Amino acid sequence: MSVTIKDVAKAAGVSVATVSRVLNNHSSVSEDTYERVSKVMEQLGYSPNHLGRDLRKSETKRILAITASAEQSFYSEVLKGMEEAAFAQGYDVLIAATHDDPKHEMHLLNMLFSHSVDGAVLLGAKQEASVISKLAENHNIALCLERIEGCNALTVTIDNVKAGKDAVNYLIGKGHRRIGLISTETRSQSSVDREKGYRKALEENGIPYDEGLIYLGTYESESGTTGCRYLLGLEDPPTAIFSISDMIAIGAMNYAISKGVNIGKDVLFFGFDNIAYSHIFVPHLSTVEQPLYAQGKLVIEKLIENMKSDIPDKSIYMLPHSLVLRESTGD
Amino acid sequence: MSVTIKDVAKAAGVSVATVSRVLNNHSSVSEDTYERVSKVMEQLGYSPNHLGRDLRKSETKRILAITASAEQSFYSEVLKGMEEAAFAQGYDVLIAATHDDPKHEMHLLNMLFSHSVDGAVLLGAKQEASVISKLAENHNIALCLERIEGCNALTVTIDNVKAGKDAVNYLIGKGHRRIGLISTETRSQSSVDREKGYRKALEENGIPYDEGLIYLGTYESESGTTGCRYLLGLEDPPTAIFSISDMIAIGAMNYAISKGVNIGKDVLFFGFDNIAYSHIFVPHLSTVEQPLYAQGKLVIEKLIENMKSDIPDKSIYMLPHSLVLRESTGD
DNA sequence: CCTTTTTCTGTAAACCTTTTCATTAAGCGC
DNA sequence: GCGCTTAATGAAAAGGTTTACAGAAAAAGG
Repeated sequence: MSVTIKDVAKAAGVSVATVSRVLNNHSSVSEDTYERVSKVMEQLGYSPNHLGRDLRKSETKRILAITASAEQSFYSEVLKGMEEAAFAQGYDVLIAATHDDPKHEMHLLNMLFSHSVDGAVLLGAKQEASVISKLAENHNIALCLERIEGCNALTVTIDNVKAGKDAVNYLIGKGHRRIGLISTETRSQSSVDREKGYRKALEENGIPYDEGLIYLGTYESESGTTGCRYLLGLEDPPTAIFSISDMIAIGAMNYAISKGVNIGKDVLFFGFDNIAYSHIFVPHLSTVEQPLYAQGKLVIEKLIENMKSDIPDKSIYMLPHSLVLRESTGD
Repeated sequence: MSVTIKDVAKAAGVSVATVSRVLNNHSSVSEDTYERVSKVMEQLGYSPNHLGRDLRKSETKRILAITASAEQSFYSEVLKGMEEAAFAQGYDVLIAATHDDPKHEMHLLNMLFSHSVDGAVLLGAKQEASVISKLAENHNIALCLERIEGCNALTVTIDNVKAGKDAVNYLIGKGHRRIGLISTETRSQSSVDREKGYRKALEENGIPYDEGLIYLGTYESESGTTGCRYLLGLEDPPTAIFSISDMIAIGAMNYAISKGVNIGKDVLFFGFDNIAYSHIFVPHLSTVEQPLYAQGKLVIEKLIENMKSDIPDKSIYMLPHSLVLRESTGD
């Protein structure tokens, strides 16, 4: 049996109310009793039971971050932004992984409904837009990194369409007109948006869209390898390849290297995300950098604002991205 | 205001006890009322408040995984093992990061003391052995991946001494006698143990220990690059290099490649961890693989056992590792 | 038809806090 | 020294659940 506030009260010869006041630094308690009660708490090794407190106050000061897969390295910077922003306001951030299972995602969301956390941030949600919209009506919920088309909920992300366009425009600016695209079968919103940016860039530059220059695979680097083999094996192969993620781009470059291609000269490569490895891997990869920390920070700040207000902000915030130019584009 | 068990009871014309029984699938409730109450819960959109339940039952069915840094990619497999083992027994695993701050680690451990979670697993604890030992007396706590010398608490890890020895023995077996070591300034137990294994292997093969062949840096890949530059710049440079992590080994290989070294022939490289990139990066890295998933699974199983028993198991479980041989050692 | 089980349901206490309200004692002004 | 404010404390309710216990009705047994 754990020691409770009652035990402390009895041992200190005061009421539980007074102990509670000491615990919460209420000004009304006399210095004398404050000392005495504090000492007793110390002696008994008392640690307040948060369940009692949380129930009484109907708040936990905890926010749940729900990540999609275990591909954590990518999230860590976002999570750091979230944690620091949350901690600054007295909140803790807990992380849980869905392992790409929508049912498990809903199971985790249940922590929100059951008052085990005060709010939840979905990093790459797997539910339908309508489902999230509905939940967002009664719960403090936010999306980060991945928006959901037509979803009415607080969202913090970047403009993936524009980012994709910028990357491809850069390749076009270097004089390339046959540009390959390696994306994913999985129709995640970010993939879709980046592809859209790819097409927009071509269109605006009067370059015909060629279905044959598109390869769809998985998020694994091996898929980049396969995609690159396919593209470079074409009759009229591309002279530049845009991949919707760095992992894929690195896999693609691996194939090119094995074929003796002069990367950055014969063929240009552009990635997306600016993961740590993109500047460890040689040749260094040109890529789109998105503000991960800033997104994490903002989503928490907005979410906490929502928790305090009764007219929730359901805006979509799009933070600015930037291009990082390295050897793979000959820079 | 949320709908409570009381509202359901009133709407269904039964007592709260009955509603609770429906909620918990008690056999004693008649089929008739079960149906009626269920329907009302559905209609009102009732979601039980876990805080009330947790308080009453004094258990949350949640386990906290405390990770050291944000270098998450490494943990993800362990966490997966933990989550699946936990879920199988009706527990959820929540993750929180200390960002290498011992104070914040203690702050997170407080979730355990305050009954917000039923148990905690530390993946690379930063506290003193005595502190953890003390806490383990009254709380359900476990260490995973990193043991702490002299700490009396449930631990699941691998035998890092033997693993280091095995790796270096393999290099020696290939006829090498000047073997460099790249490790970390940070005296983490795993680094210390792997170094110890390195020394043991030399010793058992009658190779003199040469202080000059040791480079201590950080966990970053750049540190491996620097270390390799130092080692290969020696008057009598090593012909094989053992790094205590893959990240470091990859950084080291990067330097070697830039110098035109024939990796796997002129100089052999051995890493540790078998991270995903170690077989993406070319040349593929030979490394020590530790059973990440299995460690996660086991630590949860043992921890849950401890939570149910009143004589806690404080053993140290060491799971078997294995060598993965690739191009970097000429295989 | 009466007794004894069995089945189902309700009452109320318990879990541990926080907080409102009331109360007592002390301090102050005159 | 009297009335009044202020400071410090306590008693008790509240928050949402689970569960031990008791009770009523129905079924079973004779």
